[in-house]
Amino acid sequence: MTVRTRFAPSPTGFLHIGGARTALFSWAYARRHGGSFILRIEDTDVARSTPEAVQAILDGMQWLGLEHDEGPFYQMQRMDRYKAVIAEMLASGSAYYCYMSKEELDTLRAAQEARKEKPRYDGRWRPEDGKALPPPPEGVAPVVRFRNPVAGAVGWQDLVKGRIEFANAELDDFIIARADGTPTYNFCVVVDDRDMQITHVIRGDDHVNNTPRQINLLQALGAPVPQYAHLSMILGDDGQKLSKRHGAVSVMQYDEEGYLPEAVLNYLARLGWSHGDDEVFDMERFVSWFDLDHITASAAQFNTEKLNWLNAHYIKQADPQRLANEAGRRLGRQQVGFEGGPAPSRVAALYRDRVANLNELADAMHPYYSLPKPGAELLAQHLTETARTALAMLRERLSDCPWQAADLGQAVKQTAAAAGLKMPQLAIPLRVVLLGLPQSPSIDSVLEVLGRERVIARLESALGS
RNA sequence: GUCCCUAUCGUCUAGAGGCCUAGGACAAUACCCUUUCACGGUAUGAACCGGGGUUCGAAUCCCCGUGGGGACGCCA
Repeated sequence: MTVRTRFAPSPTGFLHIGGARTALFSWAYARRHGGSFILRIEDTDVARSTPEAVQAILDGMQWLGLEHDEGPFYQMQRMDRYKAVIAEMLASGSAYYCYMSKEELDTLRAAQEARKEKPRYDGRWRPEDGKALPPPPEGVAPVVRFRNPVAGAVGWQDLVKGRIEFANAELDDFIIARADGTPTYNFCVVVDDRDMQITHVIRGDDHVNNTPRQINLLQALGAPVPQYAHLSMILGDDGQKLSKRHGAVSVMQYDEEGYLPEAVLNYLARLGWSHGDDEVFDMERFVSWFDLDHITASAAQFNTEKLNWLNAHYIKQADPQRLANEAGRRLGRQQVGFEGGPAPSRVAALYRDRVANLNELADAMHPYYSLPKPGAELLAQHLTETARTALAMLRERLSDCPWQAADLGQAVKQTAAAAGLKMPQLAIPLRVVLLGLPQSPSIDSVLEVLGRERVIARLESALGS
């Protein structure tokens, strides 16, 4: 049997980090076993689903590189199929019409809660042998409920959490079709998982309570029951649960904040899953290692600092040209272009092991492509008379110096010595003049990359000569 | 309230009864490297929620408690 997994988000918002990890694990499991990964959009909540959210989810998946093999399937386009199954169930007696109004239900639930009972439907419209049902009220559109077994228990061997079992007495007859005829979540999932021949349902922890209902439904339909793996949730950096109001951000936000997708992927893979002591690995290796046995059963707290570390690691390894392109994309938003400046990939190479994200890289590259404007305080502190004298000497020396880091380093050192200064006493003013900053990579490589013309122009402009 | 899940350093985790005086990573601290700032290197501190069992032996198995989380929708 070939493995078939699915990621089934509802398009009511962006793809957040928890959803991304669920997608990653489903994707990896399918890849690991040479199976198929299916994308299904669960948009039956017409009031809250939006096309923008669908696009946001697609964008997020694409940015991460989680490609699906089938789909995206949209549940709203499968209405006829759901309605046909509901009709079958009504005919076979595994589902029935319920004429209870929302108000009556609310009253029932309130009374149950007042008695400290678990709120649930009381089965008043459920047909039983020898039970007299009231006549259907006039003008009330009924919902359709699933006739859940009353006795025994329903359970499964969860691939993450082990054996889980629920007493059927805990489950009530849930609604499978609303009064307007549209099917509900638990029902659509079951029909789709069956029709799409899903073998492994990998989803969030919050669905554990839906699973027994779905299994009962599957069995009523005579369908095979897939394997289930429930992933525990991801908590925010502060240990609080993630929600729209608190801490949950779109994966695309990570792009904006300068993270590389491979860093986010690697971080997510390690959050709740492990392979011994391995921390840094690419997706190819992840897929070859991935299994459900090493997923943690308890919730995990998101740690931005570790993500930052991984991001810095991947930036150090990244191709300078790619980094330059990413920085260029960002600088472009600030109306800064690479035209007329030093080779972007050389500048990126100078900074790639000094920055933790792409925004920092863009900031670092900025002064290479537009004249820096050091603040008055910085100038006053570093451009002292002695410094200016030494810089003037250096300017002379640089006009005929071979333009190679080693020679340039020598030139700076010798100038400092000739002026009676320590190396930093010349190098730092030089940095301020060239880049507008007191720190930079080694001064010889900065000179080399910036180029003779620009260096001399910036020196002369600073010295007012 | 009821049901379900869960519990190792601050954080992510290794650990499938003896390999554990509990390992790795991030973070922290110290030192080294160094023309600055970073990077990098080395070292240090830091944990098995509590109580009962089972066993020659328990971080690992069982029970109870406690903490945390989820669910109880004509949302998904």
